[in-house]
Amino acid sequence: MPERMRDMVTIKDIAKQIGVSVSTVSRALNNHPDIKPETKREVLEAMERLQYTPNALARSLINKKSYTVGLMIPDITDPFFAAIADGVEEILSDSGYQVVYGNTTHKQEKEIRFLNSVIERKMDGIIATPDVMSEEIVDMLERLQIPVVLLRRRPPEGLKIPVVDVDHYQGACSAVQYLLSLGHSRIGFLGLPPYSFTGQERFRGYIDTLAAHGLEPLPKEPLFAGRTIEHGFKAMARLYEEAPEVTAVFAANDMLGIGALEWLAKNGIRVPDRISVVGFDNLEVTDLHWIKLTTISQPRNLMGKKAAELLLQMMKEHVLTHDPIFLDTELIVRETCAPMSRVKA
Amino acid sequence: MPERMRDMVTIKDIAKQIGVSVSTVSRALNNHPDIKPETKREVLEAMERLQYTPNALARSLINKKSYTVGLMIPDITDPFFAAIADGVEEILSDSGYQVVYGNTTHKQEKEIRFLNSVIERKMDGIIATPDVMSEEIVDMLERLQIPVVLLRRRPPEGLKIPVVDVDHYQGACSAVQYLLSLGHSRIGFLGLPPYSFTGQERFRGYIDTLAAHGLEPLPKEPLFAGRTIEHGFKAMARLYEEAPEVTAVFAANDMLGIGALEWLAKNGIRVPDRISVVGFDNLEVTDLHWIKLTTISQPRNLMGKKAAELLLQMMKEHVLTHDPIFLDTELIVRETCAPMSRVKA
DNA sequence: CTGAAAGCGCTTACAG
DNA sequence: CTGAAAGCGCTTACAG
Repeated sequence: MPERMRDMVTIKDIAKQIGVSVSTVSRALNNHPDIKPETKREVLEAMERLQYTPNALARSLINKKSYTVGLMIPDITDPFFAAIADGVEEILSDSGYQVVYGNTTHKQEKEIRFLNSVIERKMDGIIATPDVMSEEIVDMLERLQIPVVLLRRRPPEGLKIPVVDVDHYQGACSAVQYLLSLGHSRIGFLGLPPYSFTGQERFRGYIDTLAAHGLEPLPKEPLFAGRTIEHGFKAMARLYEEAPEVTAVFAANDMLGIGALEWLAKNGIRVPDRISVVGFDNLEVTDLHWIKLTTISQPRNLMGKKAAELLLQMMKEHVLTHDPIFLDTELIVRETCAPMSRVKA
Repeated sequence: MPERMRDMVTIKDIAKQIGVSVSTVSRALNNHPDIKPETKREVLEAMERLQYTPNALARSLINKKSYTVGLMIPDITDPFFAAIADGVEEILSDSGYQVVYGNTTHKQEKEIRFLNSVIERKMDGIIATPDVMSEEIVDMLERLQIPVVLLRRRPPEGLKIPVVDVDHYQGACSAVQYLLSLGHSRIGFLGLPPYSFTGQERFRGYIDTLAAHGLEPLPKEPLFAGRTIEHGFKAMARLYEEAPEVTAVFAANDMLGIGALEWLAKNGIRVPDRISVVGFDNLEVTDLHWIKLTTISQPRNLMGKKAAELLLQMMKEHVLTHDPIFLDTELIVRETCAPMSRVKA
């Protein structure tokens, strides 16, 4: 009898081939102990011969486990999330999971669509960075009834969704602390947009550390500039205009820091001879010869890994909650800061 | 009767709720015409009430269509592939597909695992950039029996897998052409590793364009340096040593170009006053204030989109082959090139 | 150790 | 227009 061309070979085909039942074939496939070693060998050989590949859809349907995990991120093009995705994928794929990613481009509509997909496809868990923790999103996350780990976001009051993130507050404190240790006291701030949670945390770190030393912020009215180089450029201009006495600036992210560096370079203000600059994020570019920005590094890839490990653990233990994990930041000293003693006014 | 807690609600549950058969429920779900409008309304309402979500696994099992597509890339952390992934995702998700991504970190073992997963999960198609087109990978790609589109790779002789890529040769030609039009004739080359296909193409573009104008390459023995800034740095040193008469260099990628810029800056050789530099790729960093590298831009996001559109079309038409698509590059003029007339030796 | 049967959640002829 | 039945490819008690 001629084999049907190119049709998927199933458990049934291989059963027929060697004259056993599908139950037996299934047992061989699943390493079930109740099977004679020789039978098993025969089955496995037949599978090899017919190039059998199990149908994961059918298996998942019965086992109620899809070995599939969702990764919802706002922008895969952001090196930050790319590194996280990389870490997530590394851990998860080693445990046999497939990661399905939802690139939401900061649109809630896409987030909702993705979460629906997570439900429909019976994914086993999800790692998510919603663009904003809106009520609708939080609702859906709850209704999922599968392990969720939040990345760089906080669950709303009362909801115990575990989160993996860096301690932005501490990171900012250590940046400012470093400037202080260099003898600076007139330290300016270039901030992220006011609605940004990480921006708020980093600002808190700045303001609290200054306050602890009896110092005032510069300018008085904090500059919540944005997140791009251009924002940094313009904000630096304003900062210098409003507070020319400034000798150091803490930029809430590297892009702002680079923008500041650009403005300073264009205006002939030397770094670090006249003004020191510290960034936050440790983007690749900060190590460029022309930039060499001193900054705060976040273990991005590790964050992804930790999130994946946490999810794995939750899936294994069938729990929906867990303690948050906060990772340490690290000060990366490069060439944009000088001690106050060397500053020429 | 108390509802079972938290158990998945199925088509059966909703059928019971309003006293119809599952067939009817299914018909409502699938917008089948053979159903009384009122019945349909009732069913839909019940679905809403019970928060029903269809089980995609069950549907796929029957329909033999999973609305799932694989995206196999060597490194999601490479901005290049991130941009491609973004484009792919945008198009595919708009058509209701979920993209499952396989980040292979340049390891064939991971590629094989991913391709197996593609088979097991009955994905409908795949967009792939194998790290190397080895026989084993090509074999698997063929056996898939689903539409495949290759990204930045060429199918082996005789195999008609469609590819989407940029015309590297043309791009290189236009870069060198530009330098020629500026009056340069002693044009150096900083190359990718010799085994790199794109590297070979870009080299061909360089050498052919020179030859067409009766010019010789510099140095005589081409420098196949690598792909990093450091490689570019060292290669530029060698190039200058071996051919100090050089007035322009074409770097086969931006990283090499930046490395060259770095070496030139450190050695007080002014760009573009003394030496002009052209890169290839148009990475974000090339637009940085300190760099402003003139380069060849590849439409990365568009490549992803085109690949996705092509795959969509192939899936729709149930074909396994198609003509390749080559996208145009674009010369991005910034500040690292000057006309020969302004060069001070 | 093995097989027949029921079932996972859904779809689709087929009869009515 | 509607329902009963068979079936997608697999797993898992249950009986032998």
